[in-house]
Amino acid sequence: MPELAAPLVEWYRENARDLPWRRPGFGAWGVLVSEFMLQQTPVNRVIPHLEAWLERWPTPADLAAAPPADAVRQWANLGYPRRALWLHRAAVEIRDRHDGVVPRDVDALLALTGIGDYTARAVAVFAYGDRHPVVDTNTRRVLARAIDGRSQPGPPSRRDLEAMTAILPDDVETAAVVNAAAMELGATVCIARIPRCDACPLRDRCAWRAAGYPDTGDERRKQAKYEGSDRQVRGAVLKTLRDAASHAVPLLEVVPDWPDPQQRDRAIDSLIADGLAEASDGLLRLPA
DNA sequence: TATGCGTGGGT
DNA sequence: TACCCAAGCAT
Repeated sequence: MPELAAPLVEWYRENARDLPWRRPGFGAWGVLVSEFMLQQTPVNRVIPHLEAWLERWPTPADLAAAPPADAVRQWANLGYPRRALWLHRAAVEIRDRHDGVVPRDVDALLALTGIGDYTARAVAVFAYGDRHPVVDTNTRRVLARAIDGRSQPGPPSRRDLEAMTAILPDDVETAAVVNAAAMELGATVCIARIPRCDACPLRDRCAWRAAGYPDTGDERRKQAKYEGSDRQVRGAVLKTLRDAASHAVPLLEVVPDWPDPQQRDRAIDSLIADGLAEASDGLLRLPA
């Protein structure tokens, strides 16, 4: 296997974006919040919301003391609002189980609501500087191309962690940079649609490039159509609740003109089941 | 392992 | 215009 770490590190030193969570002393809580927001939401949309969030809730205990409704409202239009609920639960867990301090141990992080393989290691590495493989969708694409000679990565797998571990240097600080560099390269150069191989530090050792850019197919599942979907109704219902000045909306006034009333009612039920809404006395509201 | 889960910008 | 895509997670 070609040596990938050295060119990645050199490239990252020159080309890393200046992002808020990379500032020295940003703090583990800030990193954790940023990672929650970055789960499936682009960087540029996250930044303003992250800053507002941390200004309002500078510590896990501050968020834990607020009602979940405030978290869901502050989440605004970032998407996947369950993440707001999960982040709030994680804050409560951090307060109750870790004395209000974001844990450093990967297994302790994994035990928090809303934190999986990626986020746990991202916090341990980027907030605390420990040595673990951090693998996100960008890294998986970079490794799939550079090492496996494929155009796109397959579905996420635990093998991804092993593949990243294989290129991680022993030095702790350099290992963190390699993790960040692989993600950054995938986010800005080795992008999904039209990669900018002329700007890639791995171009001379990339298996995919060497093989002539074969289209190996895309094993990832396609996103379901959004128009007319349950997700779209859920989003409309939740937006109504977020925007309600009175913090409660008569059920009859919740997305009243949706073309499929039964679908809308199912969506309301599912939001209640998820803990994102509460119903009483014919009113719907965010969770207190 | 496969599926459901928001929202908006890019092409 | 219709896709495609985005630092995943829980079930």
